[in-house]
Amino acid sequence: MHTFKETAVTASDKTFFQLREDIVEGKILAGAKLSETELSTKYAVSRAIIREAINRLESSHLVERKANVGARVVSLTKEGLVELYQVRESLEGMAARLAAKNMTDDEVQDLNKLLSSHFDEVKDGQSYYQEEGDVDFHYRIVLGSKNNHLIAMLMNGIYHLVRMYRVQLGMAGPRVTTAFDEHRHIVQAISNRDEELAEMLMRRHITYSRNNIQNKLI
Amino acid sequence: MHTFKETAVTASDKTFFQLREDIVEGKILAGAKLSETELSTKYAVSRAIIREAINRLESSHLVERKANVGARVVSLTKEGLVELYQVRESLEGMAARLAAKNMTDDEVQDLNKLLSSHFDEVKDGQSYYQEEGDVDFHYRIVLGSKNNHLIAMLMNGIYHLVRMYRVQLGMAGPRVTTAFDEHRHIVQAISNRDEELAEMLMRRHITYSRNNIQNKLI
DNA sequence: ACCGAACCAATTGTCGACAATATAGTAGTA
DNA sequence: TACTACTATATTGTCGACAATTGGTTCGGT
Repeated sequence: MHTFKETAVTASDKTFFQLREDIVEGKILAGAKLSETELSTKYAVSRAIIREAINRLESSHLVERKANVGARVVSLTKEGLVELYQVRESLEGMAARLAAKNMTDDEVQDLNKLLSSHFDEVKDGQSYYQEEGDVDFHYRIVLGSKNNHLIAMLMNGIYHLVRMYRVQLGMAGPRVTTAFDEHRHIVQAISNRDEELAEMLMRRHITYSRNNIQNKLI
Repeated sequence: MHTFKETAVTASDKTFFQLREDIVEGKILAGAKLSETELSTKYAVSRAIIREAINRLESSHLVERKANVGARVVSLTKEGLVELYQVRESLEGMAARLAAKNMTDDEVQDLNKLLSSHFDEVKDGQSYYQEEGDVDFHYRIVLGSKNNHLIAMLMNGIYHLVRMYRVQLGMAGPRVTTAFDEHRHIVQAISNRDEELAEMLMRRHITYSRNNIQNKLI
């Protein structure tokens, strides 16, 4: 389960989540215009609700808005991907460092369990690991940092955009086993409470991961 | 001049900027409740405008909102400060690295000029340097990274919160000259296009800066 | 044919009113 | 007195209508 606690109560929240999913999953195309009136009939809510959702999406860097003109879904470019992964490298590197420092022993143990369950799946050739498992792994470490700013930035913003790139470019292929090894080393560093190494390995891991996607865009 | 391009056209924008300033500068206290009706009379705009402004402030981590209850200005805590500076260290470190890589020669030259103008001020004992000058320096480097995600995160979000801490805790005292030396070394690394060193020095610089403020909160 | 100005339709920005929800206060009972 | 259920009030959530702005289109002039 990679969905987060996001307690959606209000209609505005629900519309926001729905709209975000539709954008990330490509049901609304990258670069498309977001007409407020159109969306308000489509999702059966008032324009105010749509407006609020679009504002939130803008804060998440999933749409761009110009005053008195309107909003468009961001378009996926090679430069955008590079910039996104540079930020990710920076933030997740810090997350790994902090996780090595702040995770409880129990959490570290759970992380090791997660890793070995992934090992079993990789061994059996389950492709399930690829998306769901990778996401779980990264989430676990980010949450382990115990830094709420970091958590919010990655969970509410960056990761959705990352997923948008992954989904719409067709996600990575044969990187599973090598990524698994990288995960293993990161967990090792965290288990040893080696902050510097954890950060360095995570940064490398994300750089590799970027190279893997980047080729699809050239 | 440390104000950014922020072309405010719409009334919603203006209200947002005004409200943000009032919060950062402490005219609205940390932890205070933000009543929509009250603010709408105070700023002479409709509740919808206030609502939009509050939403944006929430995205900037200046305000926390609970559904059906309301919004409060964030409160300034020691933990919050530490978390904020951890993120800043991570992002600005990356910014320095990218600036060393992506700044044009002209931009590097301008940065050196800025530094020597600061030197003159420090020599003359102008306390002006402290806030305005420091901000200029950091902005210059962040913009030099040419990474729009990075720029947006720092300029629209983190820096305002940083300033809020600085203003409301009374800003640093005798750190001017030592901070100047740190700036000098960072500029040197950028001039040499030494990405790794630039990142490392910037991270240290921010850590020192945090220690300086942190003592005020204990 | 080309350029500019004045209109026009469509979209966004703003507003006030109504509905739904939470909090505080009151009354009632054990 | 302490606790619960209920009610009243104030605040937020949602909506539809009106105002303002944009971009395109048409028309006229050179």
